[in-house]
Amino acid sequence: MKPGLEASVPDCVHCSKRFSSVFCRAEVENLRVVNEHKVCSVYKKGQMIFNEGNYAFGLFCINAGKLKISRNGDDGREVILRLARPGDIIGYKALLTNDKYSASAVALDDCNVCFIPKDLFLKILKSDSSLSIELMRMLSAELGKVETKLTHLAQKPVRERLAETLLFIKETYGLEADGQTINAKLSREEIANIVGTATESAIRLLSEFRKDGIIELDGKSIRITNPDKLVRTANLQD
Amino acid sequence: MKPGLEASVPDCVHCSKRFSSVFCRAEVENLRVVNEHKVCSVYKKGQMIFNEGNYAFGLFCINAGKLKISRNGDDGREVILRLARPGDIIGYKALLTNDKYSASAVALDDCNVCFIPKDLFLKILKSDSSLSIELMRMLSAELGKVETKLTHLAQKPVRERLAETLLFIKETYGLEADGQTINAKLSREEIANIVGTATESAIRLLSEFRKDGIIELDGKSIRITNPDKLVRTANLQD
DNA sequence: ATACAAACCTGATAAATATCATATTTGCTG
DNA sequence: CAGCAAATATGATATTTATCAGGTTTGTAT
Repeated sequence: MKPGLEASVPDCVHCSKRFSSVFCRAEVENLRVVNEHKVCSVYKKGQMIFNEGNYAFGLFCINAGKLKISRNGDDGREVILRLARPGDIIGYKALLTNDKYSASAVALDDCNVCFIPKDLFLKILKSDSSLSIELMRMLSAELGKVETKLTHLAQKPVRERLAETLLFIKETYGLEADGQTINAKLSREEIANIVGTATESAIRLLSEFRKDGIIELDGKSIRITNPDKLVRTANLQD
Repeated sequence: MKPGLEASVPDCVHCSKRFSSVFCRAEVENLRVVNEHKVCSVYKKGQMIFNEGNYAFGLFCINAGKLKISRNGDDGREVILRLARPGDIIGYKALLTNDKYSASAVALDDCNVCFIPKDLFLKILKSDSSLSIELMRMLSAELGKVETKLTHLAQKPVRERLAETLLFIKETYGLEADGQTINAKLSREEIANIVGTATESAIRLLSEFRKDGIIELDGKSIRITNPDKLVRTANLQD
């Protein structure tokens, strides 16, 4: 695990992401302690924050940037389990179960990530019931999302899952100033690895979506020109 | 939600599943309070403990029996997300997120299930950090399992997933006295709904496993006659 | 015991998707 | 800006898996 350069970020109490993070209800005194002991780093696009199989020494909290949490399947092919954004914490699972990381975290663009040492975080967690409850809420929500993904992977065709994935990326990272372009640059392979399909299938279906007037493609930029049709294509019931 | 008959079960402090449950480190005083307020019921095979879409009024803790947690996909086909056994709690996700149930729980055989009212459980959870930490650990472990399932569903062929599923059912419910027969009676359709495949495919592959000398089939009984070969067929790396 | 529905099984076929092969384009690096 | 590797694109084909159709068995209620 090669840490990036040190970064200057506002202290935790005044962090712009505080109230949209798992720390939203944590005691202020605890945030002050976290602030004193946290170490923030810059990770360049493509850099690894933590790696599948390594031990967890602490919790990461994203201050800026986008990153993916992914796992390598037995045959070496990647599955992207989660996309994370500022305010999100990552690496909590290995921390809580005391296992090695079961997935890796890689920066999708330049990131500021704060590191909170394991012992400190666990100590605070034990004493701060508001933080605990919030973390449980987050874990439960996360579990719900993965279960929904599992259900769709088991039952829905690739076409619907790709449409759903585009909506998911849009929900996670939002749109650019034009109000149409998804604010994230992912390779076709990465998109395929979220959908759970072959790269060629993802490429082919994106072309179809383009021909159907649902999206426009320009390199890695995806403009959603017909959002309603995209939602209908995703065929979401729940 | 139609509750079953009232059941007589030992009190929580002396419950045989106490130390293999999420309550293993909970304060004894809290267990006493839970015990006073819990309501235990008998559910017959096939009965529903809670139903997708309903509100959660409390937590269920399994005292005896087996049950499945499943979700209905958009087309009505079932996906089995989890198999639960004595000592397990169910319905915690909806309780913590304040959402409706996103899945249903159905008894696979006759069950004793204890009900702990929502407010009581949440109150205890806030005050008992050992219980909180243990619940977070459980949620994290559950999340890890679902992520592994997701990875395999995305990347492994049905044959391998079926073999893995048989091993999973064995791990969950153990073997009968003969040391070979899986101690659970699931329909072929239910097995298929764990694997994430069509019922016919599951049936066909079970027949193949039988021809290959891996298992013997007798109605819903499955005897694992060649465990090593089953493990190899599952092709598990992690 | 008989009747009947549900579950199970098997074969034939169709559909979905992956894989392979091969251009073409893009983005980078010297 | 030339050269090159990586990413993207698309067609052809193979493979996997689902679906459909028709049997057989099993379990259960009368």
